[in-house]
Parts: sequence; C-alpha cells; structure tokens
Amino acid sequence: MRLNREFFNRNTVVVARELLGKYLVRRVVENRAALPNSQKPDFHYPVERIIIAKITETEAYCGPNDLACHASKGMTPRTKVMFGPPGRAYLYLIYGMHHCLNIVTEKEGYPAAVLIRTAELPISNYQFPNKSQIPNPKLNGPGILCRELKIDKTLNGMDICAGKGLWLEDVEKTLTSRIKKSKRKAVEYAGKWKDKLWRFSL
DNA sequence: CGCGGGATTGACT
DNA sequence: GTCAATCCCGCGT
Repeated sequence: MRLNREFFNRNTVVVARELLGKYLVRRVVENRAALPNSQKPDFHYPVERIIIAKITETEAYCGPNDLACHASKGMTPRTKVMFGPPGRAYLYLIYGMHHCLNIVTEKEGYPAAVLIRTAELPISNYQFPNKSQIPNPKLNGPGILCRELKIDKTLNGMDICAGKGLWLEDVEKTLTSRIKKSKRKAVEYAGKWKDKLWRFSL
C-alpha cells in the first residue's frame, strides 16, 4: 500500500523510524533514442523501468531549532520545499556532485524532513554501471542511492504521495527490535544537536 | 559579486 | 587513516 500524506504529517523522528523497511519505488522512462548510435537498439521506443529499493537507513532533520537541519537558517530558495506540505521530495546537491533525497515531514509551515541514507535492492543480479553483477546489491549512502535510482534536483518538490515517478510502499512488517539508533553523520557543526540519536538503521 | 564550505564518495596510503 | 573533486548556496561586502 502506498504511503499517504498523513504518514508524513507526523513527528519527524517517528517518520524516520517507520520509513525503515518501506519500499522506495522509482519509475523512469528511458529514452533509448537518445543513446549513442553504437548502443541504440533497432526499436528505440521509450521503455518504462521500475526500480525498487528497501530503505535500511534514515536520518531525521527536525525543524527550525535543529542546527543540523538546513531549515534552521530560515526559508531560502534551497530550503523552501521543507516549509511546504509533508510528503514532498526535498532534493539538494552536496559537495558539488552528489544528490540527497529527503521526504518532507510535519505540518505545512514546519520545516523538517527525513534523509534517505541507504537502501537495498530486493532483486538479485542488478547491474551497476561499469561493474559486474552482484546479488542483493546495497545502495550505501545517499549519493549512491540517488545515482542508482536516477534521482536528481529536477525532482525537488515532487509530491511523493501522488505516485508518479517516485513513491513509497508499505510492503512488509518491520520489527522495531531490529532498529539501531546512532548519531547523524557529518553534522559536527551543529552544537548540541550533533549528538542527537536521530539516525536509524536496520 | 566574490568567497567559503557542505546531511559525500571513491581513490589512495 | 587522508584528501580531492566540483557546484550551489548563503552570507558578507
């Protein structure tokens, strides 16, 4: 069942915990006509591809007071989406090369989101670009996850609940006893907020 | 308008 | 363990 707006319209830490085990679904339409001639198939009509990834690690970024949260600096062109309604994608570019996927949480006007850090592809024999086939591949890190799911800033602000292109599915039961909590990564600048145990993993 | 740095990754020691 | 890559963004002139 697809996760709806009310799922995200709750406390960010709760949403971050409950996103573990959920399935992130990406639908891409590949324009094979755009491939270079050497790779172009005989029939180059658009092909739909569905990529499914089971979420295994998240981080909560909890509103205007949380100094690790981008929105703690107020509403800016970048953070605008976080101030909007829950259930939308907040995407930004980090270190000039990697995209990070977040889902906006809490009521409209309260800027908070959950960063999707890692996931695994529940299918075998997935083909990474330029790498050999490996079984049960892991998408370890927000940048890799976005790369493999073809997610970038063009999806910023997309309604995850609308189910077009990117959405979340509740598929299997997640045992809360399997959830580990730890400190968020790379937020050393955030004062007392850096030690919050707001990273969750399976 | 210039400048510093980042919710990261991969290559290398 | 260290470090460079690379582009926006946010802030101070």
